[in-house]
Amino acid sequence: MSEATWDRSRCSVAGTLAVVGEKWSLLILREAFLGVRRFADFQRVLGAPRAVLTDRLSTLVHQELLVRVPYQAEGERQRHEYRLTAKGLDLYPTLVALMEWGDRYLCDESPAPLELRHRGDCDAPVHLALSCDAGHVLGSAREVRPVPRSTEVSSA
Amino acid sequence: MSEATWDRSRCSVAGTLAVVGEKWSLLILREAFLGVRRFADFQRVLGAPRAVLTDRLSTLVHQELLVRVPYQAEGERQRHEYRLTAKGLDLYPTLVALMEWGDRYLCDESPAPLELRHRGDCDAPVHLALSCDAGHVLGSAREVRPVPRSTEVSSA
DNA sequence: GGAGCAGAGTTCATCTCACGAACCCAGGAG
DNA sequence: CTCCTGGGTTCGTGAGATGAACTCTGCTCC
Repeated sequence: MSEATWDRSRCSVAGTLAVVGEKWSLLILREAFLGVRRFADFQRVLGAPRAVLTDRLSTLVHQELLVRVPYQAEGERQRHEYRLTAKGLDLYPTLVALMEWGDRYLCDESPAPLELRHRGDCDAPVHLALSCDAGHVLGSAREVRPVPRSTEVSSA
Repeated sequence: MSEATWDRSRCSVAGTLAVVGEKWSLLILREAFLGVRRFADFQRVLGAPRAVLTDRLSTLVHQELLVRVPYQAEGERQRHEYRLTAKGLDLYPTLVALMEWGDRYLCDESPAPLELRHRGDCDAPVHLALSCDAGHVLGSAREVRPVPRSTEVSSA
């Protein structure tokens, strides 16, 4: 098997975890998806230490998952809020995947605390599916064959 | 908006991260999906410190994502290997989600290091999609409406 | 115009966790 | 008997997480 011989250093899973794998990062993004934008709101709903929150937010801004946008509520001084960029929005499937696994294995008979629905007329429940370009929906990881794409040798 | 008022303490994202959110956990699972089973092989391909690896593996076994199975290569003493359970296999979409994001934003023009294909005759590329029960494929997180399901009040 | 307040941080002491290197233990090979 | 190898454990150090306390700024209220 070639599984032992592909280049782990370029692994996208590790790379993505290097960006959002620190404690709190994904939870900050979860709240961002739910509409939270202000520092104090993140702090309140997450309960994370301020220093960590400051650090994570600025990392996420540097990584361009969030943008820091100035705003000014009437009768108040100018402040900043944090909004998701397209790059940040594209992490949504990751969060949904984590959520669905938790819903299945952690909720223990009680209903999932949060449901996702297709916005608009449709309003049907939304879920994540693994499927192939031929249109088959895969039921398990067992149906997947990983193929390393070496940059040098393209041996079978 | 009800976004500020749902019960974060039961959040499935946080719950799942509590199980696999520590450093190395998801990378161990990645290797498990690629077929790695033995301690020494995890150690070699990941380069993680032995102590951490021991700790993560036993956590994953306790969480029942992996099982510790005895085996005995001929002419050797009995050893253990670690195999994915169904609960562990179900984390595959999470890894695929992380991988796809990394492939898109981190690989920077070079092709993704690993490709997934539908095992068997099909062999078509596999990817993850967010879709609703009515059959629509969603293009963005913006098309999703999160609905909190409070355990007490079911107010709109 | 000064006092008080809230949002958004920073600083600090403590504690936990990750790290690499060294050590241990069992059984097979020579 | 000694060496080797797989599968760990132990340990000292250093990085990162934590909650509490402090800061800075521009409000509003008196």
